[in-house]
Amino acid sequence: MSAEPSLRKRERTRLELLECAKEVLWVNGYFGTSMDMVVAASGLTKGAFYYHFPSKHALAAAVIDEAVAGELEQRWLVHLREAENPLAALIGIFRRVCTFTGSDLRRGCAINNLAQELSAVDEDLRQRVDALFTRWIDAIADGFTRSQQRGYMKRGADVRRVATFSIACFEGAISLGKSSHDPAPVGLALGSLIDYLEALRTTPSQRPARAGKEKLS
Amino acid sequence: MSAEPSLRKRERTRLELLECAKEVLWVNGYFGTSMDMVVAASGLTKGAFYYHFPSKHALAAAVIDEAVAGELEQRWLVHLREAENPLAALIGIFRRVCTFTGSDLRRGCAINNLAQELSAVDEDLRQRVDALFTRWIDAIADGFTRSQQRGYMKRGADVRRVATFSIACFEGAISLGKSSHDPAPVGLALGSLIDYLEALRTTPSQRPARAGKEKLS
Amino acid sequence: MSAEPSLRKRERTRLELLECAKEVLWVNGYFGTSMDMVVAASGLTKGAFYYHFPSKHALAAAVIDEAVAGELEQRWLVHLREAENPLAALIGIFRRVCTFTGSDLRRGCAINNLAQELSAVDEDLRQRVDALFTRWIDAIADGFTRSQQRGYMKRGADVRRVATFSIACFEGAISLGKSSHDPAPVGLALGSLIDYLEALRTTPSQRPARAGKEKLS
Amino acid sequence: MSAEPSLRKRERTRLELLECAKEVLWVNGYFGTSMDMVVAASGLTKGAFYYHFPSKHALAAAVIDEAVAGELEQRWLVHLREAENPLAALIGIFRRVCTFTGSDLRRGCAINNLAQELSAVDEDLRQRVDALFTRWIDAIADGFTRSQQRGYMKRGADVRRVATFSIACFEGAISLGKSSHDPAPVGLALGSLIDYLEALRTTPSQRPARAGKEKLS
DNA sequence: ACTAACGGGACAGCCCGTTTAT
DNA sequence: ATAAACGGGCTGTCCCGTTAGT
Repeated sequence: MSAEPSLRKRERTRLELLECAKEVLWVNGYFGTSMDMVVAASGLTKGAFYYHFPSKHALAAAVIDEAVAGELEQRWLVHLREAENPLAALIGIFRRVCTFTGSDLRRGCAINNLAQELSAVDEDLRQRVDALFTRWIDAIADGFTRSQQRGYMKRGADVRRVATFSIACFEGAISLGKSSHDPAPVGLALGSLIDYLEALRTTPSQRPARAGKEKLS
Repeated sequence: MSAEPSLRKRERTRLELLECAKEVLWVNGYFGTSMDMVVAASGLTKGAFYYHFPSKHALAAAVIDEAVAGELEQRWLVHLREAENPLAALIGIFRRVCTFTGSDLRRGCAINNLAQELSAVDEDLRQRVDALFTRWIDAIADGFTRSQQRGYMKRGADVRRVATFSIACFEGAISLGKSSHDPAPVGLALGSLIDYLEALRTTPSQRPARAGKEKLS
Repeated sequence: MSAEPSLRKRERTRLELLECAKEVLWVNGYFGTSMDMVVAASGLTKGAFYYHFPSKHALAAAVIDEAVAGELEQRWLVHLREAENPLAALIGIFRRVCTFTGSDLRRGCAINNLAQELSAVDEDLRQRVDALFTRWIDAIADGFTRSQQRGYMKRGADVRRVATFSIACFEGAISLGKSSHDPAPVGLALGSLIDYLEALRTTPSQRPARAGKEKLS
Repeated sequence: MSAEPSLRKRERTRLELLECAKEVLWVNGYFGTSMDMVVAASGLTKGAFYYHFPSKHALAAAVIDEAVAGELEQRWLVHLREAENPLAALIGIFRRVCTFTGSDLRRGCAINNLAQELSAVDEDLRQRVDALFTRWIDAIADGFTRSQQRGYMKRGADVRRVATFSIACFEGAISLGKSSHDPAPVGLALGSLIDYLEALRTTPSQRPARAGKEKLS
């Protein structure tokens, strides 16, 4: 019907289900979420659900691999990939997180929530969540490398190490915010992290001339 | 039989139960743990369990307030309190965590596990967990202040900020380790943190002469 | 298959469940009845049961409002409503109860059983049971009024008072029968009640001529 | 210590327990009462309880045979036995019940409560409760006989029949009061019963002269 | 592709009664 | 005689998943 050939109803329902499930799982966790909650949130029925997903486990796997991965892509990876200076882009994202209010923080980070709950309990889901962490850290490390190549970042730093450090601090900061219902610790921890990362940037005078322009600084 | 006549059987059983429950909850989380699991782990029966605790919720509250708080005290707070140079003591603890193997990391941090799972779901338990985070950060900040007063730490740093930053990095690092079943990211993240903290120490020549000697360096 | 396409399977199962539950509750009472007993009696499973009723309380409410009210309607109210002389109809019903054997009496009166057990314990269910008593007494009082208007019953009597008196005696008589497993006290008590009610009837010579004829005398 | 040689502590505790149990059973019924409720009401512990009674069943049996029977004796049988005119005494009791408020009626009649709940479910307890009913009706019938012998009651009436009728009406009236939380139906039903019984009394002129004087009239 | 209805097992908590130790 | 602690089974409810019927 539409230009994009309607994506087939089937796929639309599946994605709808996935999105609802992501929201519910994000807040309540895997064991704290019942299939009835997912089904009720989607407005469909159980039969419809089990037509699209064979089990709760499979749903969680799809949520991780598709919905959560999608958010990771949208909120982090695209910006890192497309930025002239990924280091600056990363700092920009952290700065924006510092402005979150208590209610934004209450749900925490979907990836970390699932990681904490499932890692020791379900090997398959653990690996899927871990793959997201890896992709995330890789994207940051790659971004750092590009920033270095373009002269925006000091050469000395071990990009993988700084990337891991950044994600660790970020996740820990979000954890503290979620636990305290208070943005203050997030600001303190991320503030320190931002200072740390700022110290890795080059001053304009240290940068060689370049054709393109950085987008986020 | 003993001098103190069995030191109240009641208390012994309760503590036994608490310890078992802590272990099971640590690994499986709150919703992933059934009372039957706790009871089986303790070797007692349900009747006995519910004689000591009125509900699963109350058990979790007691585990947080007593068992987990006890571990926090033993593994962190005592060392920070008794050290001549708490900053050095903290670095020492982080260094030791860097030597953990994958299997040590698999359970993650009990405080963070519970915080992640319960914060959005149970307000009472969230507050109890948050109190532990607060106590932890306070103890580190207080330690930093003492290190500064004794000349072991540079004066400029905002102790509360650095303490929050340290816990955030630590928790995030443990999360990555738990999720990846691999000590490598822990080493990377904590290594960076240790570097950061080392930069806050004074060199011997900067320190005024003192009577006592630092214990952990 | 049928004209009305299975008249909603749902309603059929629900009514089946309701009927079974009424039987079990009648004999064993609310607290003496377990959900397993109801489920076993119905031949269904717990999952099926809780699809139709959200709780034991809701089941009891539905049993009172639907199944027990249905029996009341069938055994009493229709006869009172449709009789040319409701006073005579009532006496007829009491006469038939006098012929019950011990085993008929063993279960007692469903309304009274539930009233006795639940009144002091569950306000919601108490009100539902009480509504049945009210409907019952009202129907008898209305019948008496019609009997008076048609000349079958003496004018002096306070219809509401006699109706309440009749139900009280009836319930008490059934209680004695249930407790003693013996129809004798039922015969004695209801016999006296019947005598009392007979004394309220008019003799044919006292009655004005009427078009219709009384159905139950 | 006291004149009555303290009745042995053992017996006192047992009676205390019995009295508490009667109160709790009266309101909550047999299945609605847990041993913990009884124990809590008595202020003792489970161990103490099970020293005096081997089982819940045995407790209920003792409550019926002793505590409830005691109340029956005190509130009814003594008055019937000692009255010059037992018929008048009975009417007096019914008159007093008519003045009860809603809250007095809420618990209903202990004998009837237990009879309704247990008759179909526990043969042993049913027989014990039934024995109370029998004793009660017998006492009234005997009283009627004495009233007749002394000229206070018309000779024609079948005393056993009237006694059964009276108890049935009384129990039914109390049931209605309990179920409705309203004294009105009790007043209506018992009022009719009182009228009925009054009609069985002799007028002074019908009475032969006698030596003694009637106590309750 | 989706709904209504159902199956059966698991879970938290309660309950009756026992044991151990005074 | 009484208290503290415990054993084990049962109850009401929920939950994951399946099936019959469009």
